[in-house]
Amino acid sequence: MATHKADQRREAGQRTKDALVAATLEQLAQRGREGLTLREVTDSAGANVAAVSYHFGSLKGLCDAAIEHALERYLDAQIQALDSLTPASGLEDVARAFAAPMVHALAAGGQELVVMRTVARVGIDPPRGWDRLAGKFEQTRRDTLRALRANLPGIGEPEAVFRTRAAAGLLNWLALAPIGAELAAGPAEEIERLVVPVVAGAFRGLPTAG
Amino acid sequence: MATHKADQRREAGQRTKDALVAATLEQLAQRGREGLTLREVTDSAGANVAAVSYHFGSLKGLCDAAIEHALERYLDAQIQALDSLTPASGLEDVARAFAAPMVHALAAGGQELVVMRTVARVGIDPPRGWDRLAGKFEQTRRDTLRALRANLPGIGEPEAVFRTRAAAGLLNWLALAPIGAELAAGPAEEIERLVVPVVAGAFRGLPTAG
DNA sequence: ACAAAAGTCAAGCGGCTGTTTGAGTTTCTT
DNA sequence: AAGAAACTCAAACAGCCGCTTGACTTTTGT
Repeated sequence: MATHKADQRREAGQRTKDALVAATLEQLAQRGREGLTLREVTDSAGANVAAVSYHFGSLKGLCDAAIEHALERYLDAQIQALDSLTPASGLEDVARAFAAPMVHALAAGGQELVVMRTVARVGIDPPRGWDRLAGKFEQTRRDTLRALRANLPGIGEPEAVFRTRAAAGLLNWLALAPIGAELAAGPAEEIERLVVPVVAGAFRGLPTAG
Repeated sequence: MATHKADQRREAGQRTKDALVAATLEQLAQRGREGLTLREVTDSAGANVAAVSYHFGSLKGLCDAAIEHALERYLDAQIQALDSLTPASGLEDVARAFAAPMVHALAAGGQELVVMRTVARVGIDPPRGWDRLAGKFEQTRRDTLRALRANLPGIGEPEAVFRTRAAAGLLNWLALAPIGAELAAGPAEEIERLVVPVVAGAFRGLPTAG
């Protein structure tokens, strides 16, 4: 018969796995993939070094699992934010929705910010073969591009793609650089008031003069 | 008497130092400070491991020297580009001057791009005590802010500071992320055509609607 | 009741890390 | 010519790295 009682042993194992992933994300957000250290992760997670090999095969396996966890949370938030857009949404609405997950993470701090920092670091040094999330990434890119081009009819596709990625890079920079830490000290409204106009301005660009 | 003949011995030492700094910058740009490895640097520079201790005291000393070298080159280029601005310069001129060093580095590749990548990485994970360059940094910030506020009279100082730093972050992101590598494949005019309007747009922002 | 399975743990493995040492060579000074 | 100074080098150092092992406890299945 199946498990009519709670699998206490397996649950404990899952708790260890979660603690390892959380500790890995924290270190990943702080120092990047090169700065990752097995013993620091296990100490921070309150686990034995062998637990990593047992649950994830290797430190790289744990690292990949943590990154995938972060990417999934990020992409879900991004997709949900973009879902609020309608064909009538203006450029500022697009920018606000596009920046919403980062603004929220900066204001909230904690795990949410750790996730964004990790995603940003992955955006700089991409790991091999994250094909599993490629579909979701395509969706966010497609949604943003459509909303953007609806508000900028005169723009070409390469320009729209570049501006989307540049705006994403700007937001990622806020997560990583000291400026983001200064920003995060204030309330969410203040962050949004500063960030959204800049993202919207980057979207719209400045028509070449002369 | 002073050295009437060339100090061959000292010159050789200087060549070793330069080679070590160059090799360090390359690895620094590629993998960041955490990914730095003594033997990879020395091998790449064609030097002995002891040369690092001899010339720089430690690997950290070499790393600091390389970062300082990169920061100096970056700041000089930035200051020179901003020097071309006049009180009559429009927002696009400011953006073009502000982005010029990065555009040039992306188009040129090689050591110039390595320098920009290193500077960008330092912008994310700042080392302790870079007081020696603080003055030059202040100068670039002051110049940019003045030119910016001359073109955006309605903007407050915190907003101007944020937009300057956000635009700098956007450019740094181009140096580090894959999008920059794709960009770098094209000619300089194409890079500038894409980048400058976005930087200018980020400077100008989008006035809050409604 | 009794294996089998799941998870944890201390100890130890080879390998790579940054650094030091002392001898060696070459150049400069006097 | 003789010594000082500048520089290079192979070898070794302790320490940390990721990973494995084998014994151990606890839970699950029959």
